[in-house]
Amino acid sequence: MSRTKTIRKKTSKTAKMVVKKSIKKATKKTIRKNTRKKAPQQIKKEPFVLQPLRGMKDILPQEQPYWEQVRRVTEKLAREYGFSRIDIPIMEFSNLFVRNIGEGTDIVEKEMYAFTTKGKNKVALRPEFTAGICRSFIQNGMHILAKPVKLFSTGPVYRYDRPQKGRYREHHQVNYDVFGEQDPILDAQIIQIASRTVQDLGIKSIQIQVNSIGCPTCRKDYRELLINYLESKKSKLCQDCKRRLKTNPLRVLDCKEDKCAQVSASAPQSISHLCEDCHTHFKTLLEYLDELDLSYIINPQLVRGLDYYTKTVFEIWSGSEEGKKLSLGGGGRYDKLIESMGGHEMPAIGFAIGMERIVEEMKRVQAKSYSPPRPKVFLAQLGNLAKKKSLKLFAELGKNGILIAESFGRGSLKSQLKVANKLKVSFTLILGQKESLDETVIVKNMATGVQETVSMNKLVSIIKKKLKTDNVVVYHHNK
RNA sequence: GCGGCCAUAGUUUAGUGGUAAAACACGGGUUUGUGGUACCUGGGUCUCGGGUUCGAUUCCCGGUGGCCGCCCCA
Repeated sequence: MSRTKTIRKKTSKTAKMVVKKSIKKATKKTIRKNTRKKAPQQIKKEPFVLQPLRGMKDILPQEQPYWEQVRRVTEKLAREYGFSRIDIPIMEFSNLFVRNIGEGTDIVEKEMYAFTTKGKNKVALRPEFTAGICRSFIQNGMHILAKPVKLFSTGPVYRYDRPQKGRYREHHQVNYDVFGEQDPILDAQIIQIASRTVQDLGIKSIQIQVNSIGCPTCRKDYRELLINYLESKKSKLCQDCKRRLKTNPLRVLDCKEDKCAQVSASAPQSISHLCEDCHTHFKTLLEYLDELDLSYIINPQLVRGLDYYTKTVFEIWSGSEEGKKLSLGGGGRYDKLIESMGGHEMPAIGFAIGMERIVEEMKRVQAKSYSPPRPKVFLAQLGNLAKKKSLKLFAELGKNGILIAESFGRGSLKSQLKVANKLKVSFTLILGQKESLDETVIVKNMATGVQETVSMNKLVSIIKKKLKTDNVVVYHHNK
């Protein structure tokens, strides 16, 4: 739902209303217009709009259980596979992305969230993690670390695109990268973590798509072959693809237009034109995947939108048939990127998962989420003396590991019990004038309604015991 | 970046060229220190700006945002 509200100072609002009333009384149009023209200038004190920037949204407390679950599962798996966390800035010089993701790519061409700073620097919000991580890798001399170097990150990334469901200008990714190993066993392991991550989050039915786009050498040969083929069918391609033919011919294979799909169906496939090395690499990867019992399909059309990939590329799709098809994550090998950025020769492979899409899918399949423990005890206070003492008591119970809720701002016991009921606590502690003076507290069992008065210094141990033994199944007042 | 649909209370929705309604949610209350139900009661000025009009939430134009398709991607 869209929500737009403009906030002005209260006085301004009143001023506007006064103006409006005077308008009503005015009989001559000219007078009205003059009044109106001046009025906005008086009240127009930089109204701000009560809505997030396009394509950005809040992740509210009620959805946090899903996000928390994603954080926990991904973190656990990352540790299990030996990844260390790295956090990098969300902004970099634009050129880092332009040069390394590729000038011809859509991400750079039209989706960069870029601007110029006060210091006249051209910067961009990161559209993905890998470029920044490689920058950091080189800058901090991580090539001397024992290989493989495994790094993972989570955080927001940005694409200046037209938003739709499952597609935001600000979205979050979990990102894994492995440096220093060219053996295809790493490719298999990365695909394994990727699919385990998704499945451990409760999304059981997934499809893994793999392809190999070769190394710069064989890709060059293949590229020529493909261009020749596409040139011969040029008349059957859509406008965009005619353009792509010059800028990024591989992308033609990805086009969803019917006529282009027909052309690319019989186009030469990159996997049949790999050099010896790339061919073996891909074949070995598939063997590892078979060994892992990971079911996959080879999608010769899968090329991905970033220039730095070599050899293996893959994506993970949810298996669901209905609804819009969106990939949950993807990645690939980029053996030449570090070197091309000025680092040492350093093969690498990585992948990213889109958190919003994962959460969306988790909701759809009603996957498990994680909610933090809720308070089981409510502290109600009555009267000034009790109110003063309640703050200390609250902290005292908290220190002893008893999660406690309150609504100190409320005066009446009735309204406080209402809140306690709504929070479904097991016990309510009632601290009134009398109890404050006697150094006691009333402990009320919310399920039975039974109350007992206990002395303040025994309260902690009594509550602890009750929470443990009673193991309360609460029947609260509601129907 | 292109095309289409949409915007009313916290939420989901009615409705009208003469300043708005329901359900649920929320706050307060139905006398003295006790939860539920019931009953009473409060809150929006109709996304923002401009135009047409005696008068616009309603009609027109523009902005902003959402959704859908394309492009592309997570």
